[in-house]
Amino acid sequence: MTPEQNLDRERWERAALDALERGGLAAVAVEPLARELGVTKGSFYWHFKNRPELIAATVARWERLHVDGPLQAVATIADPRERLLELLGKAGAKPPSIFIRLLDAVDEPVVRAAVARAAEARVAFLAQAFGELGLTPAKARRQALLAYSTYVGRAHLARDAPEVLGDQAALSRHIAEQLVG
Amino acid sequence: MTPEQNLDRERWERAALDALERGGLAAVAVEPLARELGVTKGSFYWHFKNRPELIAATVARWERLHVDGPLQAVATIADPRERLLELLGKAGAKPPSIFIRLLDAVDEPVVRAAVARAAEARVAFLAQAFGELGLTPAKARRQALLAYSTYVGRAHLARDAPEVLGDQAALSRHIAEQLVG
DNA sequence: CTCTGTCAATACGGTGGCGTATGGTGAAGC
DNA sequence: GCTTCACCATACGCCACCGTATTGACAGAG
Repeated sequence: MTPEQNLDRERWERAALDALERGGLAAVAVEPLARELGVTKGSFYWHFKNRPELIAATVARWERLHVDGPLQAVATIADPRERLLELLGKAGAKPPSIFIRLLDAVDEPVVRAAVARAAEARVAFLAQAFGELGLTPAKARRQALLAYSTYVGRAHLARDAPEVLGDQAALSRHIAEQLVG
Repeated sequence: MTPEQNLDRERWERAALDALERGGLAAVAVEPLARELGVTKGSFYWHFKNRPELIAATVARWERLHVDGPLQAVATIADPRERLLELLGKAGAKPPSIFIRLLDAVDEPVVRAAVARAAEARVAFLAQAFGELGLTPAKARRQALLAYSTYVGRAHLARDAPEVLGDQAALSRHIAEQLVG
Protein backbone atom coordinates (compact mmCIF):
# COMPACT_ATOMS: atom_id res chain seq x y z
CA MET A 1 0.00 0.00 0.00
CA THR A 2 2.31 2.71 1.20
CA PRO A 3 4.97 3.46 -1.38
CA GLU A 4 7.60 3.96 1.32
CA GLN A 5 7.27 0.42 2.57
CA ASN A 6 8.35 -0.91 -0.77
CA LEU A 7 11.69 0.86 -0.87
CA ASP A 8 13.63 -1.74 1.02
CA ARG A 9 11.43 -4.58 0.00
CA GLU A 10 12.55 -3.73 -3.48
CA ARG A 11 16.18 -4.25 -2.52
CA TRP A 12 15.25 -7.83 -1.75
CA GLU A 13 13.38 -8.23 -4.99
CA ARG A 14 16.21 -6.82 -7.05
CA ALA A 15 18.74 -9.05 -5.34
CA ALA A 16 16.44 -12.01 -5.81
CA LEU A 17 16.16 -11.44 -9.54
CA ASP A 18 19.93 -11.15 -9.82
CA ALA A 19 20.40 -14.31 -7.82
CA LEU A 20 17.90 -16.06 -10.03
CA GLU A 21 19.88 -15.16 -13.10
CA ARG A 22 23.16 -16.27 -11.61
CA GLY A 23 22.21 -19.32 -9.63
CA GLY A 24 18.72 -20.36 -10.56
CA LEU A 25 15.71 -20.46 -8.32
CA ALA A 26 17.63 -22.33 -5.65
CA ALA A 27 19.69 -19.18 -5.20
CA VAL A 28 16.55 -17.22 -4.43
CA ALA A 29 16.95 -18.24 -0.83
CA VAL A 30 16.54 -16.20 2.28
CA GLU A 31 19.78 -16.73 4.09
CA PRO A 32 22.15 -16.46 1.12
CA LEU A 33 20.44 -13.29 -0.02
CA ALA A 34 20.59 -11.88 3.48
CA ARG A 35 24.34 -12.47 3.55
CA GLU A 36 24.71 -10.85 0.17
CA LEU A 37 22.73 -7.83 1.28
CA GLY A 38 24.73 -7.57 4.47
CA VAL A 39 21.65 -8.07 6.56
CA THR A 40 19.93 -10.85 8.47
CA LYS A 41 16.80 -12.85 8.05
CA GLY A 42 15.10 -10.58 10.50
CA SER A 43 14.82 -8.08 7.71
CA PHE A 44 13.43 -10.54 5.24
CA TYR A 45 10.64 -11.85 7.40
CA TRP A 46 9.62 -8.30 8.05
CA HIS A 47 9.06 -7.55 4.37
CA PHE A 48 7.87 -10.98 3.25
CA LYS A 49 5.69 -13.65 4.71
CA ASN A 50 7.98 -16.45 3.58
CA ARG A 51 10.15 -17.66 0.73
CA PRO A 52 7.30 -18.51 -1.64
CA GLU A 53 6.16 -14.91 -1.43
CA LEU A 54 9.62 -13.75 -2.48
CA ILE A 55 9.61 -16.18 -5.37
CA ALA A 56 6.23 -14.95 -6.49
CA ALA A 57 7.39 -11.36 -6.33
CA THR A 58 10.52 -12.18 -8.27
CA VAL A 59 8.64 -13.98 -10.98
CA ALA A 60 6.14 -11.16 -11.25
CA ARG A 61 9.00 -8.69 -11.53
CA TRP A 62 10.52 -10.72 -14.36
CA GLU A 63 7.21 -10.85 -16.14
CA ARG A 64 6.85 -7.08 -16.00
CA LEU A 65 10.41 -6.19 -16.93
CA HIS A 66 11.31 -8.93 -19.39
CA VAL A 67 8.07 -10.04 -20.98
CA ASP A 68 5.40 -7.38 -21.06
CA GLY A 69 7.84 -4.48 -21.29
CA PRO A 70 9.80 -5.58 -24.35
CA LEU A 71 6.67 -6.81 -26.08
CA GLN A 72 5.01 -3.43 -25.72
CA ALA A 73 8.18 -1.75 -26.91
CA VAL A 74 8.38 -3.80 -30.08
CA ALA A 75 4.68 -3.32 -30.67
CA THR A 76 5.42 0.26 -31.67
CA ILE A 77 7.10 -0.97 -34.86
CA ALA A 78 4.56 -0.60 -37.60
CA ASP A 79 5.96 -2.92 -40.25
CA PRO A 80 5.29 -6.54 -39.28
CA ARG A 81 8.40 -7.79 -41.08
CA GLU A 82 10.58 -5.34 -39.18
CA ARG A 83 8.86 -6.36 -35.99
CA LEU A 84 9.60 -10.03 -36.56
CA LEU A 85 13.21 -9.42 -37.49
CA GLU A 86 13.64 -7.34 -34.37
CA LEU A 87 12.27 -10.15 -32.20
CA LEU A 88 14.16 -12.97 -33.83
CA GLY A 89 17.31 -10.88 -33.89
CA LYS A 90 17.18 -10.32 -30.16
CA ALA A 91 17.18 -14.06 -29.70
CA GLY A 92 20.65 -14.23 -31.14
CA ALA A 93 22.02 -11.10 -29.51
CA LYS A 94 21.38 -11.55 -25.81
CA PRO A 95 20.48 -14.97 -24.51
CA PRO A 96 17.57 -14.51 -22.08
CA SER A 97 19.28 -16.03 -19.09
CA ILE A 98 16.61 -15.32 -16.51
CA PHE A 99 14.02 -16.90 -18.75
CA ILE A 100 15.99 -20.12 -19.04
CA ARG A 101 16.55 -20.16 -15.32
CA LEU A 102 12.81 -20.03 -14.93
CA LEU A 103 12.34 -22.89 -17.36
CA ASP A 104 14.69 -24.84 -15.12
CA ALA A 105 12.41 -24.21 -12.17
CA VAL A 106 9.07 -24.95 -13.71
CA ASP A 107 8.24 -27.43 -10.98
CA GLU A 108 7.27 -24.44 -8.90
CA PRO A 109 3.65 -23.74 -9.86
CA VAL A 110 4.10 -19.96 -9.80
CA VAL A 111 6.96 -20.28 -12.23
CA ARG A 112 5.10 -22.61 -14.54
CA ALA A 113 2.15 -20.26 -14.66
CA ALA A 114 4.32 -17.28 -15.54
CA VAL A 115 6.28 -19.20 -18.14
CA ALA A 116 3.08 -20.40 -19.75
CA ARG A 117 1.66 -16.87 -19.81
CA ALA A 118 4.84 -15.60 -21.39
CA ALA A 119 4.73 -18.31 -24.02
CA GLU A 120 1.15 -17.56 -24.93
CA ALA A 121 1.76 -13.81 -25.05
CA ARG A 122 4.80 -14.16 -27.25
CA VAL A 123 3.28 -16.69 -29.59
CA ALA A 124 0.17 -14.57 -29.94
CA PHE A 125 2.34 -11.57 -30.67
CA LEU A 126 4.28 -13.42 -33.34
CA ALA A 127 1.12 -14.86 -34.85
CA GLN A 128 -0.29 -11.36 -35.08
CA ALA A 129 2.71 -10.24 -37.07
CA PHE A 130 2.63 -13.24 -39.37
CA GLY A 131 -1.02 -12.58 -39.90
CA GLU A 132 -0.28 -9.04 -40.98
CA LEU A 133 2.15 -10.53 -43.46
CA GLY A 134 -0.75 -12.27 -45.13
CA LEU A 135 -0.80 -15.73 -43.61
CA THR A 136 -4.08 -17.29 -42.66
CA PRO A 137 -4.75 -17.35 -38.91
CA ALA A 138 -4.03 -21.06 -38.61
CA LYS A 139 -0.85 -20.86 -40.62
CA ALA A 140 0.25 -17.74 -38.76
CA ARG A 141 -0.23 -19.50 -35.46
CA ARG A 142 1.80 -22.49 -36.58
CA GLN A 143 4.54 -20.30 -37.93
CA ALA A 144 4.59 -18.39 -34.65
CA LEU A 145 4.95 -21.63 -32.73
CA LEU A 146 7.77 -22.66 -34.98
CA ALA A 147 9.51 -19.33 -34.52
CA TYR A 148 9.08 -19.37 -30.78
CA SER A 149 10.40 -22.90 -30.59
CA THR A 150 13.57 -21.83 -32.33
CA TYR A 151 13.82 -18.93 -29.91
CA VAL A 152 13.70 -21.19 -26.89
CA GLY A 153 15.93 -23.78 -28.46
CA ARG A 154 18.57 -21.25 -29.35
CA ALA A 155 18.44 -19.81 -25.87
CA HIS A 156 19.20 -23.26 -24.55
CA LEU A 157 22.04 -23.85 -26.97
CA ALA A 158 23.55 -20.46 -26.23
CA ARG A 159 23.74 -21.30 -22.57
CA ASP A 160 24.40 -25.00 -22.51
CA ALA A 161 26.37 -25.70 -25.66
CA PRO A 162 27.62 -22.46 -27.20
CA GLU A 163 30.40 -24.32 -28.94
CA VAL A 164 28.00 -26.16 -31.22
CA LEU A 165 26.24 -22.93 -32.02
CA GLY A 166 29.13 -21.45 -33.94
CA ASP A 167 28.65 -18.20 -35.78
CA GLN A 168 25.56 -16.69 -34.25
CA ALA A 169 25.19 -13.88 -36.74
CA ALA A 170 25.16 -16.26 -39.69
CA LEU A 171 22.62 -18.43 -37.95
CA SER A 172 20.47 -15.42 -37.19
CA ARG A 173 20.38 -14.48 -40.85
CA HIS A 174 19.63 -18.03 -41.81
CA ILE A 175 16.74 -18.30 -39.38
CA ALA A 176 15.29 -14.94 -40.35
CA GLU A 177 15.46 -15.90 -44.00
CA GLN A 178 13.85 -19.28 -43.41
CA LEU A 179 11.09 -18.16 -41.12
CA VAL A 180 10.20 -14.67 -42.26
CA GLY A 181 11.16 -15.20 -45.85
CA MET B 1 34.59 -55.31 -13.83
CA THR B 2 32.70 -58.32 -12.60
CA PRO B 3 29.25 -58.48 -14.16
CA GLU B 4 27.75 -59.77 -10.90
CA GLN B 5 28.74 -56.71 -8.97
CA ASN B 6 26.68 -54.55 -11.26
CA LEU B 7 23.41 -56.35 -10.68
CA ASP B 8 22.37 -54.40 -7.67
CA ARG B 9 24.29 -51.33 -8.55
CA GLU B 10 22.10 -51.28 -11.60
CA ARG B 11 18.98 -51.20 -9.44
CA TRP B 12 20.28 -47.91 -8.10
CA GLU B 13 21.05 -46.58 -11.52
CA ARG B 14 17.64 -47.49 -12.87
CA ALA B 15 15.90 -45.92 -9.93
CA ALA B 16 18.05 -42.84 -10.30
CA LEU B 17 17.13 -42.38 -13.95
CA ASP B 18 13.46 -42.76 -13.08
CA ALA B 19 13.76 -40.26 -10.29
CA LEU B 20 15.53 -37.88 -12.64
CA GLU B 21 12.63 -38.03 -15.04
CA ARG B 22 10.04 -37.50 -12.36
CA GLY B 23 11.69 -35.02 -10.06
CA GLY B 24 14.76 -33.62 -11.73
CA LEU B 25 18.32 -33.99 -10.61
CA ALA B 26 17.41 -32.97 -7.07
CA ALA B 27 15.47 -36.21 -6.85
CA VAL B 28 18.60 -38.18 -7.64
CA ALA B 29 19.39 -38.16 -3.95
CA VAL B 30 20.67 -40.94 -1.80
CA GLU B 31 18.18 -41.07 1.02
CA PRO B 32 14.99 -40.65 -1.02
CA LEU B 33 16.13 -43.33 -3.44
CA ALA B 34 17.00 -45.62 -0.58
CA ARG B 35 13.49 -45.21 0.82
CA GLU B 36 12.02 -45.89 -2.57
CA LEU B 37 14.10 -49.02 -2.98
CA GLY B 38 13.20 -50.20 0.50
CA VAL B 39 16.79 -50.17 1.57
CA THR B 40 19.14 -47.93 3.51
CA LYS B 41 22.08 -45.77 2.65
CA GLY B 42 24.37 -48.54 3.76
CA SER B 43 23.68 -50.17 0.43
CA PHE B 44 24.31 -47.08 -1.58
CA TYR B 45 27.70 -46.28 -0.15
CA TRP B 46 28.75 -49.78 -0.85
CA HIS B 47 28.07 -49.52 -4.56
CA PHE B 48 28.99 -45.86 -5.02
CA LYS B 49 31.62 -43.58 -3.68
CA ASN B 50 29.22 -40.70 -3.24
CA ARG B 51 26.32 -38.86 -4.82
CA PRO B 52 28.33 -37.29 -7.66
CA GLU B 53 29.30 -40.76 -8.78
CA LEU B 54 25.65 -41.75 -8.95
CA ILE B 55 24.86 -38.65 -10.94
CA ALA B 56 27.66 -39.38 -13.36
CA ALA B 57 26.44 -42.94 -13.79
CA THR B 58 22.90 -41.77 -14.35
CA VAL B 59 23.93 -39.23 -16.94
CA ALA B 60 26.07 -41.78 -18.72
CA ARG B 61 23.17 -44.20 -18.74
CA TRP B 62 20.93 -41.58 -20.31
CA GLU B 63 23.52 -40.84 -22.93
CA ARG B 64 23.75 -44.49 -23.89
CA LEU B 65 20.05 -45.25 -23.86
CA HIS B 66 18.55 -42.01 -25.11
CA VAL B 67 21.17 -40.38 -27.29
CA ASP B 68 23.57 -42.83 -28.88
CA GLY B 69 21.05 -45.65 -29.09
CA PRO B 70 18.28 -43.86 -30.98
CA LEU B 71 20.76 -42.11 -33.21
CA GLN B 72 22.30 -45.37 -34.29
CA ALA B 73 18.85 -46.81 -34.83
CA VAL B 74 17.76 -44.01 -37.12
CA ALA B 75 21.08 -44.17 -38.93
CA THR B 76 19.92 -47.37 -40.55
CA ILE B 77 17.39 -45.43 -42.61
CA ALA B 78 18.93 -44.95 -46.00
CA ASP B 79 16.87 -42.11 -47.38
CA PRO B 80 17.95 -38.83 -45.74
CA ARG B 81 14.51 -37.28 -46.09
CA GLU B 82 12.91 -40.23 -44.33
CA ARG B 83 15.60 -40.02 -41.68
CA LEU B 84 14.88 -36.35 -41.02
CA LEU B 85 11.14 -36.85 -40.91
CA GLU B 86 11.61 -39.69 -38.46
CA LEU B 87 13.70 -37.50 -36.18
CA LEU B 88 11.51 -34.42 -36.34
CA GLY B 89 8.41 -36.56 -35.98
CA LYS B 90 9.66 -38.08 -32.75
CA ALA B 91 9.97 -34.59 -31.35
CA GLY B 92 6.24 -34.22 -31.54
CA ALA B 93 5.31 -37.70 -30.43
CA LYS B 94 7.06 -38.22 -27.11
CA PRO B 95 8.50 -35.23 -25.33
CA PRO B 96 12.01 -36.19 -24.16
CA SER B 97 11.38 -35.59 -20.49
CA ILE B 98 14.69 -36.83 -19.14
CA PHE B 99 16.52 -34.61 -21.57
CA ILE B 100 14.70 -31.52 -20.38
CA ARG B 101 15.33 -32.47 -16.80
CA LEU B 102 19.00 -32.54 -17.64
CA LEU B 103 18.80 -29.14 -19.25
CA ASP B 104 17.36 -27.95 -15.97
CA ALA B 105 20.42 -29.21 -14.15
CA VAL B 106 23.14 -27.96 -16.40
CA ASP B 107 24.88 -26.26 -13.51
CA GLU B 108 26.34 -29.63 -12.71
CA PRO B 109 29.43 -29.91 -14.90
CA VAL B 110 28.86 -33.59 -15.71
CA VAL B 111 25.41 -32.76 -16.94
CA ARG B 112 26.54 -29.82 -19.01
CA ALA B 113 29.20 -31.94 -20.68
CA ALA B 114 26.75 -34.67 -21.57
CA VAL B 115 24.16 -32.22 -22.82
CA ALA B 116 26.75 -30.50 -24.98
CA ARG B 117 27.92 -33.82 -26.41
CA ALA B 118 24.35 -34.77 -27.18
CA ALA B 119 23.74 -31.47 -28.91
CA GLU B 120 26.83 -31.79 -31.05
CA ALA B 121 26.06 -35.39 -31.96
CA ARG B 122 22.51 -34.62 -32.92
CA VAL B 123 23.33 -31.50 -34.87
CA ALA B 124 26.07 -33.30 -36.72
CA PHE B 125 23.65 -36.10 -37.49
CA LEU B 126 21.08 -33.70 -38.84
CA ALA B 127 23.68 -31.79 -40.82
CA GLN B 128 24.79 -35.02 -42.39
CA ALA B 129 21.26 -35.73 -43.56
CA PHE B 130 20.76 -32.23 -44.91
CA GLY B 131 24.05 -32.56 -46.71
CA GLU B 132 22.84 -35.73 -48.36
CA LEU B 133 19.84 -33.75 -49.49
CA GLY B 134 22.15 -31.50 -51.47
CA LEU B 135 22.79 -28.56 -49.18
CA THR B 136 26.27 -27.16 -48.93
CA PRO B 137 28.07 -28.07 -45.69
CA ALA B 138 27.64 -24.58 -44.23
CA LYS B 139 23.98 -24.40 -45.13
CA ALA B 140 23.40 -27.94 -43.91
CA ARG B 141 24.95 -27.09 -40.57
CA ARG B 142 22.82 -23.99 -40.18
CA GLN B 143 19.70 -25.88 -41.14
CA ALA B 144 20.60 -28.58 -38.65
CA LEU B 145 21.00 -25.98 -35.92
CA LEU B 146 17.65 -24.52 -36.85
CA ALA B 147 16.00 -27.93 -36.75
CA TYR B 148 17.57 -28.85 -33.45
CA SER B 149 16.52 -25.55 -31.94
CA THR B 150 12.93 -26.26 -32.84
CA TYR B 151 13.33 -29.70 -31.31
CA VAL B 152 14.47 -28.32 -27.99
CA GLY B 153 11.98 -25.50 -28.04
CA ARG B 154 9.09 -27.82 -28.71
CA ALA B 155 10.23 -30.10 -25.95
CA HIS B 156 10.04 -27.17 -23.60
CA LEU B 157 6.63 -26.09 -24.78
CA ALA B 158 5.30 -29.61 -24.52
CA ARG B 159 6.30 -29.79 -20.91
CA ASP B 160 5.84 -26.26 -19.67
CA ALA B 161 3.02 -24.83 -21.74
CA PRO B 162 1.22 -27.60 -23.62
CA GLU B 163 -1.90 -25.48 -23.85
CA VAL B 164 -0.26 -22.99 -26.20
CA LEU B 165 1.03 -25.81 -28.35
CA GLY B 166 -2.39 -26.86 -29.56
CA ASP B 167 -2.65 -29.51 -32.23
CA GLN B 168 0.71 -31.23 -32.21
CA ALA B 169 0.17 -33.25 -35.34
CA ALA B 170 -0.61 -30.19 -37.42
CA LEU B 171 2.44 -28.44 -36.05
CA SER B 172 4.58 -31.45 -36.82
CA ARG B 173 3.47 -31.40 -40.43
CA HIS B 174 4.05 -27.69 -40.62
CA ILE B 175 7.56 -27.95 -39.22
CA ALA B 176 8.51 -30.85 -41.44
CA GLU B 177 7.25 -28.98 -44.45
CA GLN B 178 9.10 -25.81 -43.54
CA LEU B 179 12.41 -27.39 -42.60
CA VAL B 180 12.72 -30.41 -44.83
CA GLY B 181 10.71 -29.03 -47.67
C1' DC C 1 32.42 -75.80 9.82
C1' DT C 2 34.94 -72.11 9.67
C1' DC C 3 36.55 -68.27 7.18
C1' DT C 4 36.18 -64.64 3.93
C1' DG C 5 34.11 -61.38 1.18
C1' DT C 6 29.80 -59.15 -0.33
C1' DC C 7 26.22 -56.52 0.80
C1' DA C 8 23.09 -54.08 3.85
C1' DA C 9 21.40 -52.06 8.57
C1' DT C 10 22.21 -48.95 12.41
C1' DA C 11 23.68 -44.98 14.31
C1' DC C 12 26.16 -40.94 14.40
C1' DG C 13 27.86 -36.07 13.27
C1' DG C 14 27.82 -32.32 10.02
C1' DT C 15 25.80 -28.73 6.89
C1' DG C 16 22.53 -25.52 5.13
C1' DG C 17 18.43 -23.81 4.68
C1' DC C 18 13.38 -22.42 6.69
C1' DG C 19 10.64 -20.21 9.92
C1' DT C 20 9.67 -18.09 14.70
C1' DA C 21 10.16 -15.55 18.88
C1' DT C 22 12.00 -12.00 20.96
C1' DG C 23 14.87 -8.22 21.78
C1' DG C 24 17.13 -3.82 20.17
C1' DT C 25 17.57 0.80 17.66
C1' DG C 26 16.69 5.06 15.69
C1' DA C 27 13.70 8.48 13.97
C1' DA C 28 9.26 10.70 13.65
C1' DG C 29 5.30 12.55 16.18
C1' DC C 30 3.44 14.64 19.98
C1' DG D 1 11.75 13.72 26.49
C1' DC D 2 8.74 9.97 26.00
C1' DT D 3 6.34 6.86 23.00
C1' DT D 4 5.48 4.52 18.88
C1' DC D 5 6.51 2.09 15.00
C1' DA D 6 9.23 0.59 11.17
C1' DC D 7 13.03 -2.04 10.64
C1' DC D 8 16.66 -5.22 11.68
C1' DA D 9 19.62 -8.46 14.91
C1' DT D 10 20.01 -12.54 17.79
C1' DA D 11 19.08 -16.89 18.88
C1' DC D 12 16.59 -20.80 18.72
C1' DG D 13 14.32 -25.32 16.99
C1' DC D 14 13.33 -27.93 12.93
C1' DC D 15 14.00 -30.68 8.81
C1' DA D 16 16.33 -32.97 4.90
C1' DC D 17 20.09 -34.50 3.06
C1' DC D 18 25.28 -36.03 2.87
C1' DG D 19 28.82 -38.91 4.33
C1' DT D 20 31.24 -42.22 7.80
C1' DA D 21 31.95 -45.83 11.11
C1' DT D 22 30.60 -49.86 12.83
C1' DT D 23 28.22 -53.96 13.11
C1' DG D 24 25.55 -57.80 11.27
C1' DA D 25 23.69 -61.34 7.88
C1' DC D 26 24.60 -64.69 4.72
C1' DA D 27 26.70 -67.39 0.96
C1' DG D 28 30.27 -69.89 -1.01
C1' DA D 29 35.31 -71.68 -0.81
C1' DG D 30 38.31 -74.22 1.55
